[in-house]
Amino acid sequence: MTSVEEPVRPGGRGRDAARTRAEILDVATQEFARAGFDGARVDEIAARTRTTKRMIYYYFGGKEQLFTAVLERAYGAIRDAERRLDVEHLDPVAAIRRLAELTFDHHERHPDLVRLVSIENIHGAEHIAASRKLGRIGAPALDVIRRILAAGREAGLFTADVDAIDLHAMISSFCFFRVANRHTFGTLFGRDLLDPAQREHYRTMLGDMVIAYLTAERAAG
Amino acid sequence: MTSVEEPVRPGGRGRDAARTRAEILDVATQEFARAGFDGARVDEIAARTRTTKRMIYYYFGGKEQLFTAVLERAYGAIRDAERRLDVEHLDPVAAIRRLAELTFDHHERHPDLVRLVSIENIHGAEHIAASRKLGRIGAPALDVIRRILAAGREAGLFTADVDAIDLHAMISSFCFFRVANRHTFGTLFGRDLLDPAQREHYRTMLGDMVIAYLTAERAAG
DNA sequence: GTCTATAGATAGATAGAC
DNA sequence: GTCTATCTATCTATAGAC
Repeated sequence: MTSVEEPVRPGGRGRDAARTRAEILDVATQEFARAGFDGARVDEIAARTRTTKRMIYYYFGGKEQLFTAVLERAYGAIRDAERRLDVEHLDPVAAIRRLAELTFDHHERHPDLVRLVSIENIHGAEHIAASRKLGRIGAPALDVIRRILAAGREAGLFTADVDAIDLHAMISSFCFFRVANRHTFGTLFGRDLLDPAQREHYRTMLGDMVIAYLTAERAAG
Repeated sequence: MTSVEEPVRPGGRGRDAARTRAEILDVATQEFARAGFDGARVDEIAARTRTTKRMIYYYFGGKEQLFTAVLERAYGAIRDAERRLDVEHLDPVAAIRRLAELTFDHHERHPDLVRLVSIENIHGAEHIAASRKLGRIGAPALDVIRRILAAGREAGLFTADVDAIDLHAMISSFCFFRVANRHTFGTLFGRDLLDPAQREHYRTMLGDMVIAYLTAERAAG
């Protein structure tokens, strides 16, 4: 049934490169997100897989390359989500709100990605810069935003002077901060930004904020 | 002129506890902000001061306590800035915009604080939680925001359903993200959020966003 | 308060057999 | 591809003289 050279055994054990690689990436994602790049321990990652530390070096080359691979996979997930976004049938206002909600939901569901990105920024984005895969893909969301903004301006709905990248930054800011700064904000101000009871409140706040900004009346320049 | 026990020699050298402490804090702030908590080296911090590693342990007890002291001082600076804010003479709209600009400016001028806060969040805000000094001071800005929001609602200018803490989160999100995620955002999207030529653009964008949100017409609930 | 020297633990990375 | 054992470097922290 399966080739002898690269046996595919989804549920089995033993030699299966893809499976071993994926397992290492799963555990490494958790460990890097938990403790940061320098705080993470290769020994600890190996101990939590069915394989050994030697295999991490065999497959990835080293700790830096492992972190890069972790980042590549985490960024890939949000890009996939953006690609699945279907807003062509909505009016511009509803489409922007839908996009904001998608971004909001993805950040909430993937706190590991948020932590990894924080860690990568502490290190000057050097791993992203070194990754061919991450270098020139961009974000599918940007194309979507561009089309919505153009439609909204043509319809006379949007007045704001922003392009797609700036609007993406605005939306991401709120979504990112809520997850990334949860601990300091909660400790200092006594408010848990991730309290499930407040989820709809913040989700609505984000949409209201973005729409209000885009549609506000402005003094003629 | 000065007591023999605790000599105060602002420009001199030698035994001066306050001065040595301050110098260690200066260098430690840079080193922690540069490399993260686990990436920072006590040896490196000591090497860049006029004192020795032994004195860091003598004054602060250890690496963790040193980081806590660094955080305490960095947070103290932004609180001082908030305390100096004088907006009582402004109308609510102008006052909120002024507050947003102050927050914007402080984040831009103190990227070290932003990095330290990112690092502290990776570590679950455990140092803030362990600090008595940071535990129960809160942010002076919150009182200011509360008063402005009340005045704005009374004047019929503000319609949004937010309290001071949520508005503070909204303003901080944008200011924090711009600095904290500068590297990943710049690398992925080719746009430097801290480009001096775009500074006024983003400063205006933040104010417009917050004011639009607060003053937007809303459907009656 | 300040220095030198070093303890004690542990990290990332690799050798080499199978 | 997988394992055990280990190298080499380095880190936080402290001992002890002055």
